Amino acid sequence: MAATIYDIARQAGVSSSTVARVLRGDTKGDRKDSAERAARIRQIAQNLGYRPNLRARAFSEQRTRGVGLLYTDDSWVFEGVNDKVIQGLVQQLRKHEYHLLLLPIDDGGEWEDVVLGGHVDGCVTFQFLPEAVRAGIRDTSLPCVLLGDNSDPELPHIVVDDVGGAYTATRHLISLGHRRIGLYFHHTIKPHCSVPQRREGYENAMREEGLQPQIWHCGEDEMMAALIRKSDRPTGLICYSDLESTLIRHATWQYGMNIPGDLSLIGFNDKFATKYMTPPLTTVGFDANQIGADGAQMIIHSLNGNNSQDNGHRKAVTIKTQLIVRGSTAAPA
Amino acid sequence: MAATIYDIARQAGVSSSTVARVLRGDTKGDRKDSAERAARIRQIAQNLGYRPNLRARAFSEQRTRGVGLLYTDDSWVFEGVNDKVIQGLVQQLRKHEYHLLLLPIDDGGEWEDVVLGGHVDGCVTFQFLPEAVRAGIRDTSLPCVLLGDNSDPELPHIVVDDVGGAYTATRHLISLGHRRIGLYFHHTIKPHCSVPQRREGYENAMREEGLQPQIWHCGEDEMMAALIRKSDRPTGLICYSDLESTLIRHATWQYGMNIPGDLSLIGFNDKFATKYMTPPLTTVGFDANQIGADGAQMIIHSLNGNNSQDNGHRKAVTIKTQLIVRGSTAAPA
DNA sequence: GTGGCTAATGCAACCGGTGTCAGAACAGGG
DNA sequence: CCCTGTTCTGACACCGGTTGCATTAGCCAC
Repeated sequence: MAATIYDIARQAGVSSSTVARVLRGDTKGDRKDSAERAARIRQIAQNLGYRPNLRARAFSEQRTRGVGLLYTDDSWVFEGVNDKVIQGLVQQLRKHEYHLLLLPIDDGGEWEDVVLGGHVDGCVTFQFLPEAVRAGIRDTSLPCVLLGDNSDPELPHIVVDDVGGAYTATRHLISLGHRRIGLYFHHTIKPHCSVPQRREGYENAMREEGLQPQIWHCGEDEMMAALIRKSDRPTGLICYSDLESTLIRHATWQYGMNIPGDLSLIGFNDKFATKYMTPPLTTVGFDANQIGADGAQMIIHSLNGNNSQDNGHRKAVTIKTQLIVRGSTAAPA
Repeated sequence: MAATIYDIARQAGVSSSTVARVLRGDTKGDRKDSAERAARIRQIAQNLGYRPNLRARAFSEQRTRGVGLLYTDDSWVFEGVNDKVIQGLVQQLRKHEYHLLLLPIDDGGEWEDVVLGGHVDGCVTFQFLPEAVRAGIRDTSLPCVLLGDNSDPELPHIVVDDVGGAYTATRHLISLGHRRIGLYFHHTIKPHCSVPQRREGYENAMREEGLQPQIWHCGEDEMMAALIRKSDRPTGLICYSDLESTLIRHATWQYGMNIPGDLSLIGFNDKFATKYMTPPLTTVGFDANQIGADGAQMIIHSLNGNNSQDNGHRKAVTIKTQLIVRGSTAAPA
């Protein structure tokens, strides 16, 4: 149905390779008649509404210009700031004429068929990558970039400066005069990437001041139980993410606790809605879009042949964080 | 590098077509020697780590098993529930061994190369589809399903029951005793899909009671100016989406207004965070996952050859809404 | 006009599957 | 044992681009 280079070749009275070369722009076009011919070929192509068959091209070039995004259900791909990461990824990939495939890796091993079957030229993984998947990818030496996951130092990766972010957040509470500062992870958070790092930054800041770290990894009810104890309750709470902040702010509202009067609250991620919370949430932000954009750059770099020993190209990028002070933190009562 | 059916055929001493048939499971396997042969072929395939080359298969079968998701930046309007729609799509597509490609259609016409070049077998569009894109798709008669967009009755589509949702929300406020009820669209909302429908539902409910519709399409500052006027200010406000609710709730907090004491607020979409707002938001919810799942079903139906006259298969689906009453609505003071 | 150099062209192979079709292998009945 | 009908196999064309290589055509100088 659709026109092919052979249709054009027939109409133009030239060979298919000439058509192919003209249409790809491989022609130098120095000579007059050659330039005329090229113009005629292009004209015919346009008349026929020619459009290169990408399946044929992919087969011939042995690449699809597709990049797979591998993610598990754990890594809420579009929740919070993740949509920005993906937008950065997609936009940057596009500039280089690559596109993104969504490949969940939860249940069966079907992702393997797609990734290892050559339907993508490389892949980007999101947050948490099961060992089996990583092994499969390493076997094929398929270019792969890890986003928000530095669990494999061999592979290029992009992480947020979790240590620094948590450290700065903790120092902020300390400088406001807080002494009992907790760190809270919701019980649904798996102890993979970012968790030890944020914990480390928090503990560093606490230890510097000789303060006792208090870490919770539990449901919001249990956390609230600790927050309403009279004597030794934390007056400041660093949350693993804005999700915890949202839950805790809601629970404190139910208990009639005042933020920041009774508790200073800090989140992590600076997702869109946090600045409209009541009160607006103090949180640790970073440029999520940049994670995607840098990830795209990296994978494209690998795809362009530099997949083996890299010539000084950065293998790891750390996105810096910034404490965004809003209304949920204040000096303790 | 990777093993092909020819490698297997050579090792097994059979022809490539036999290998192909065995590996696809086309063999009946009645005869003994044939079954033995098949077993040996499968064994060799496994030893060689054979995996069908999907690029070759796509070329040969003239399809990729890929579905493109076409969206504009504007269509990030199911804001907060987009992730569910996409998850529903991806999960359902997967069950039929299809995968999803993210194809933004904002800037250049590059999406055409991918979609019309045959890199996807069909497409799903998100919320708002520029006319040029729709025309391009119709020309190629590529299967296409519209999500949250009924602007083209010729194409199968899935929409939310916006009319019913807005109607129910308005009736809820009326039944609480409100008489001055506004409808608010943020000025960044383009007047495309869902806007007239939600307006219609709202106006229907108001007219039934002989109440005067008051519609705002402006920034939050202007909206607030109307809400703090003493005499004729609305006591209830229906928001186009949870985004507006979030902005207005934040602004009322800054003005020291009480929700629901001074103003009853209703959102639309039931995005995750709304139930944790202070107070929890009354909103119109729907099963966003179902939108994606139904969309996937539809596009797969089209892809399976039933693209022309459909044999009684539904061309349009309306997802029903449900009013979720929480703490942001109450009787007027 | 011719030789030589270079740029453009055409031929054909290649990528790795799928699918058709002719013919071979086989079982059963006469 | 042969014939028939059915099953299974192998040869081969096909999908539509890309690309290496041999060949041809164009241009200039002598």
